[in-house]
Amino acid sequence: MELPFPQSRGAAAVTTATNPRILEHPEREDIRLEPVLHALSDAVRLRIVRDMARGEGAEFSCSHFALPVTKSTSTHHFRVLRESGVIRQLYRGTTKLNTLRRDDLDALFPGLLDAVLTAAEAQTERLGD
Amino acid sequence: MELPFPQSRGAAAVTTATNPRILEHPEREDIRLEPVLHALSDAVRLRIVRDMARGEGAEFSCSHFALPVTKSTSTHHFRVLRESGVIRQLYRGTTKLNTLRRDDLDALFPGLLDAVLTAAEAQTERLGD
DNA sequence: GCCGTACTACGATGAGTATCGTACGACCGT
DNA sequence: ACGGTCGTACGATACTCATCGTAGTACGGC
Repeated sequence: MELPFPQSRGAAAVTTATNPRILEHPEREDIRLEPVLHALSDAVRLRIVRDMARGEGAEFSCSHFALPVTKSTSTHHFRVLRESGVIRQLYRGTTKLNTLRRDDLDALFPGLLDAVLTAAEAQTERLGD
Repeated sequence: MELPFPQSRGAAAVTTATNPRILEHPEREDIRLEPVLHALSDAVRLRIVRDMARGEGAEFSCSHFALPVTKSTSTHHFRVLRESGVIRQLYRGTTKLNTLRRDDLDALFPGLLDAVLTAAEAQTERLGD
């Protein structure tokens, strides 16, 4: 049987429209500050970003993060992060790899990500969180 | 007739509970990152904060800001900013004066406010907003 | 005492969102 | 081909929120 969405069959110009396993991301120039701040204003998502930042450029599967929510909810949060431009996601086989878009964020909003990460760490220090 | 909430009658220990014209603010140590980011993630509120930052410590009445929303909505946004700890508000007669809590924010989250403001300016440059 | 100004309180509304459970799809082993 | 793992889709739910309009309160000035 032929698969409807062959991931490695070399089809030309594969996009989300033709293949749902290719995930849509905003281009760097389309990333906006407000959605980024909104994405970071949720405790679960902030934690994901912090964990990812600690791994400096590494790729993490969604299930790598031990989150206090179900898988459906987790999917939701990762989508918010991706659509706002904070992270990049791509499928590798059955797992989805996540990376921080640090280069894009730093280029657009210099110092912002670091300030947020530092603030988050400081708050954890301060309040135990 | 006696006023129920005399603002300048020197009553001792006047709080929000006794006088609604005394506005409640979070103490510096109670300010949390997530609500601050959430407060800043709205376009109208971000604009208020930017305008206020330009005035370096000055006090602005609510009506000073020409916002694209009604007065009720404006009240709502100022309250979100105050309750998250981003601004300080106090009554002076019939008007309400607003100031950025820059000292508190800088102490808790060094570089964050500046990064957000810079990012907002850059985005306006970039997209015309 | 009366009026105008500044802001609030309250209720409504429509949109968004954080959460879950269940059912399903894609992929990799074997 | 089969089963397991990883993640999605969809529907439901309850909550939050941005917005408005109307009615009202506090204060300053006349």
